[in-house]
Amino acid sequence: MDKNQLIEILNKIGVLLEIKGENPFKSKAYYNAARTLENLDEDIESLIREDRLKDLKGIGDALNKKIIEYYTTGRIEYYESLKAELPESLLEIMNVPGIGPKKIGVLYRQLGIKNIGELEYACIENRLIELPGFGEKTQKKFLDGIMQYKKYQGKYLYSEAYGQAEEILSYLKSCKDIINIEVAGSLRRKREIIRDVDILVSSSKPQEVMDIFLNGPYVRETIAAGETKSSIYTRYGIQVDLRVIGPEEYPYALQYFTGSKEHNVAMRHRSKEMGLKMNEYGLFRGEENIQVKDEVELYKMLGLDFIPPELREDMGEIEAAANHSLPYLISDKDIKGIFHVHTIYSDGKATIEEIAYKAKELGYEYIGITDHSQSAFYAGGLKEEDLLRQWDEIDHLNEMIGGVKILKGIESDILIDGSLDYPEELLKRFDFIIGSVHSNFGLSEYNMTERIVKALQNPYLTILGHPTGRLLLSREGYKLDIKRVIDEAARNNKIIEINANPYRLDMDWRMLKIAKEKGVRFAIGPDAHNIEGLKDVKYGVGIARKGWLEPQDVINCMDMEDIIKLF
DNA sequence: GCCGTTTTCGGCCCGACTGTTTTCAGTCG
Repeated sequence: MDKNQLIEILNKIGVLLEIKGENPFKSKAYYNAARTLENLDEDIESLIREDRLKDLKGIGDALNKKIIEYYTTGRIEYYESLKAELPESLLEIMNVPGIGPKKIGVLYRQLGIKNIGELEYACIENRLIELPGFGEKTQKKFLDGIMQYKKYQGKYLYSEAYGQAEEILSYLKSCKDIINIEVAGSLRRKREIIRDVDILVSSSKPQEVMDIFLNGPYVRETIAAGETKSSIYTRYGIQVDLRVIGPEEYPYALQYFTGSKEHNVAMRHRSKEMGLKMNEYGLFRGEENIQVKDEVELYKMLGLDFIPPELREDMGEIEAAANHSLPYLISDKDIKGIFHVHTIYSDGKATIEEIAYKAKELGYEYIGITDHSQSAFYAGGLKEEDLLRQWDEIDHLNEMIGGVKILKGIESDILIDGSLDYPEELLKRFDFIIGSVHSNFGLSEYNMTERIVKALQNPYLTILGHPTGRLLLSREGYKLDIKRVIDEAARNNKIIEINANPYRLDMDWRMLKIAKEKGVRFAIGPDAHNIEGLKDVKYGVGIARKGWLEPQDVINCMDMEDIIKLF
């Protein structure tokens, strides 16, 4: 059975119920059940077979029956009947900022609007303003929201949002009325996809700060302007929210605005059980605000170890913090060397020499050069004679440049039959080999999995490169039984790449913890095609942190001697 | 729809901002 599809259906039922105007707690129950399944470590099918589904928090009789129904028939009759009542296309309207389920319900019932296109047309035709609860401004807000959605789908890469945040932060820092300033929200949690930038400021003169923010050179349009919260669209299109609070409220607000929403809900639930109340202004026992000086103390007051922002996704971190079993997360300074760099030999822009000097400047002990292999003709893949030439150059540079060791690697295509791209005599001469899929993306899940499994059984493969092949916001990964790939990597003692290129961030952080528990180790690779690209390693470290990884899980943290031994 | 050492019924996290309202619903995070 397809667990992801089941989760999607449960979420869709939740939204449809909201649009219908049902008891909001009923829809919440569906969202909760979907989340529970999403964070499930165990195999859902065995839970069903052993009739243990009901033991899960948030799944009672009704949802248990519906999940079993999906397991046995592949569909849920309740969902089908909801879809017969309300068109599924209503769900896409939820993506437009500023429009929620209640308004969607009214639009459908009163005007028969079923999708974004019809809504846009109705706005242009001025048909919304007569509806109860609607007006001129609502209609304009919807139209703006639709434009925004159509242009950007409201989603940005972490690296893009990070760049915007940097620009605004450096502009605001000149303001003398600001005491503390920090990026919060999903950006602080280092999510791979960002919907908006949240900035938190403490100041005793909030209005001054707001004025400066709203008049910055980056502002294209103001969405909201209040006393403690304002929102804008930047010229680049991304939404930025600024919250200003008093200095004594800073730790509570920072925790609150960092999220995630789900983490905060769980935190407030915990505080409530302890007889406390939590919000962005404090932690209260009755009327008394319990004073803390930073987030560390705030978590401590709730009986928890400090939870790093990257882990705040309500995926077991609160339980781990309560029983002192949080991981000691990897950080940038643990990285001693990097793998996966392209040069002018294939499709890179920099010479090996330039890369080596840059790596040395960045403080790395070693750098793995991995150009494309011969089948990657579109990327100038290396023929045997090119390899020999490259190896000579590397030998020469290793003698010339001290302090950084250049490793002879290759990013070998994993061919359609699962084999690597050179004969054995050549394969055995590399220091290490990254194997990646670059062709025949359309294979069935079974065939693609077999292809990669075969590569993982190849004694010459060291690292499995960008395991799903996804390109964030533009291309889905190929169909793959990722659990099987993880098992096979563990069995053959193969390393899985965390591709740090901001367009990839592959393997996904949600799978890292699972793979780690199976004993898999990881290599962070910038997949750099120029000098600047070497700095992308930081994005990979962020993803490793989100995946609960510690220095011993990541081979980039080994020193050069140990790396040579490992390879 | 779920849940229970206050509970099997009556709760379910909390607050800011906007717009359409004359005191609040909807949306967002």
